[in-house]
Amino acid sequence: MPSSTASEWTEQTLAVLKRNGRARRAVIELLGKQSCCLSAQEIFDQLRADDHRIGIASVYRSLEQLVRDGHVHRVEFGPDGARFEPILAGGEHHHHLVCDDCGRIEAFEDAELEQSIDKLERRTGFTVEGHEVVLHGACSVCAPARSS
Amino acid sequence: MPSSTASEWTEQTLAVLKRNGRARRAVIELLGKQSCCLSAQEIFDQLRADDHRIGIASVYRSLEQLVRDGHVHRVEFGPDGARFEPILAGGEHHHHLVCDDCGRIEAFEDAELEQSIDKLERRTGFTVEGHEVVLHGACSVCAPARSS
DNA sequence: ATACGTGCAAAGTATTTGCAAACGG
DNA sequence: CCGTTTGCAAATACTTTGCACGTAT
Repeated sequence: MPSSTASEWTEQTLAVLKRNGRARRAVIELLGKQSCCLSAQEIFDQLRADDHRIGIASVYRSLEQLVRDGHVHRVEFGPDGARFEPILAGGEHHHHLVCDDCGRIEAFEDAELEQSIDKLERRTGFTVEGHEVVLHGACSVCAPARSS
Repeated sequence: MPSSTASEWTEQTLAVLKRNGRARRAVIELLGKQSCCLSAQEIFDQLRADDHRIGIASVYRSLEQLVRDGHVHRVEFGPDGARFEPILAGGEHHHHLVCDDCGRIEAFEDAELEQSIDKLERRTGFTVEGHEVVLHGACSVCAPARSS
């Protein structure tokens, strides 16, 4: 029972931005349907496949604005570019497990981890506004296939 | 009292790789002197400034090999490229605070955080081989300057 | 000699920017 | 109408690759 659903996020985000053109609207609506993160290229490809005449530049411009305004979280994994996902209201959020073999990404939540980070944040000289945790390894599909 | 000093890391890393040419040797020696992470460009610039005829490609090739062999950790921050730092023996390691205003990077260690992550790692379907934590925010210099 | 390492320049990706035309209010 | 947004193409930024030459054993 999340305190904001994905469709609520879509509505709220569309409402906050004054003048949404087709491109930004399409990006927001696509992101709102995702359970986890997408790359800019994936967003572009999916929208193109769905009849939109969008340009990749508009995807990047939309994402930049959404991140700046706090609606979208930018996640950095390996060298293959950043990924983006909606920030749902209510504070609940997840982190990611990345398989270094096949690239699969899985999300997880952990209350104890969040608590440790909260305490830590208060201890720093920084004004911490967000955090990111990434676990790297081999997923359940790839791990057994390890022979070397 | 770390279980391996930076200079020990340099020696060990140089010893493990069979045939080090000037370029890789220079990269290893520079990394061994750092307390925190450097970008490929920074490594290149510093070595060039120090009389080395190194090419940027050799920096990247050296780093790739060092990461693959487990001597160097690749850290991903914002969109400005990856950064690299030595992995000291003994398991102690730190994570990073990144100031989103000025780009300053600070390192921190936190035992409780590590413990939470250790527990979490055992709970996943992944074979976790490493993790990364990044805190984003405003550093002590930039935070006071916030007016908007 | 032989295999590996190196620098340079060219080729790739991911992302950003300039700009005229389309759009939204 | 007027400022914003968009798509395209060109420009950047970061990283990788091809290749001929150097270098250590």
